Amino acid sequence: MSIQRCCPPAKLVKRDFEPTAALFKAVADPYRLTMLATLAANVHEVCVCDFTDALPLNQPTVSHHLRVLREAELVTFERRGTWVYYRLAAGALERLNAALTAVFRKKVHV
Amino acid sequence: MSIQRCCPPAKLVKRDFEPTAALFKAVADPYRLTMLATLAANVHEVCVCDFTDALPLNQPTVSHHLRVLREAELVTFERRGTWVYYRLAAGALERLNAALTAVFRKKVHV
DNA sequence: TTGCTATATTGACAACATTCAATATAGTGA
DNA sequence: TCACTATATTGAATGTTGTCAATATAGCAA
Repeated sequence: MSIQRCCPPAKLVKRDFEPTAALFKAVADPYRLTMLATLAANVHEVCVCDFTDALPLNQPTVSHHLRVLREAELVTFERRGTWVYYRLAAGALERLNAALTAVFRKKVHV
Repeated sequence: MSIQRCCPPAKLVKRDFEPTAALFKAVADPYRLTMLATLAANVHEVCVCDFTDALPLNQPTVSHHLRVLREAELVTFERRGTWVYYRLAAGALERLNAALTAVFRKKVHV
């Protein structure tokens, strides 16, 4: 007869996850993951032309994906002559790991 | 006069990153991150009603986001009476960490 | 300068994701 | 059974993302 409640209401974590979501969005595409894995595997830089040659994507699409990675600050680039070379940004993996850890961190004090 | 090449062509990493991208897509939304963080902070389960109460989303939208997390196997759920309780899936964080590590792994042999 | 090449940007379109209203399902209790 | 509540699903509208053709930019070389 009294109002039913399923349980003591759980406190929602209330934080701004927009930046974290944006970071994960940047890695939520198979071609961008291919690019990141290639940059990680080739310790030195990779030329854009290698991506346009090897991926089944047109040049503007490759350029678009590289821009997404740039804007997420996961990669850096350098032009040398006609060519542009991309590298993993310092701490790219660490930023992603830290983002995961922050999301999944257990509450310290109840 | 000879054909110009920027560099010895870098070998693209050629792996199927679709499943990994799908996993990151599941966490690439601020409300789903809020849900995961809440599940991680509340060691025990969280009732769906807590999400519908506290998030600025309609009930079907909450249900949709929970389904995305379920389909990514990041959460599990259990119905008890009228209420449904969600938990973090065992190894959810570990799967995400492993995915990151696999993407960023350096090549062992050249 | 002109012509060539590598990469970036713009604009359009299709595919996909998010949201909500309406409805369906599954449980409780009388 | 009926009435009620919690959650899920469907379907439609809107918003976002991925893709490509066309064009722009930036550099090299003659």
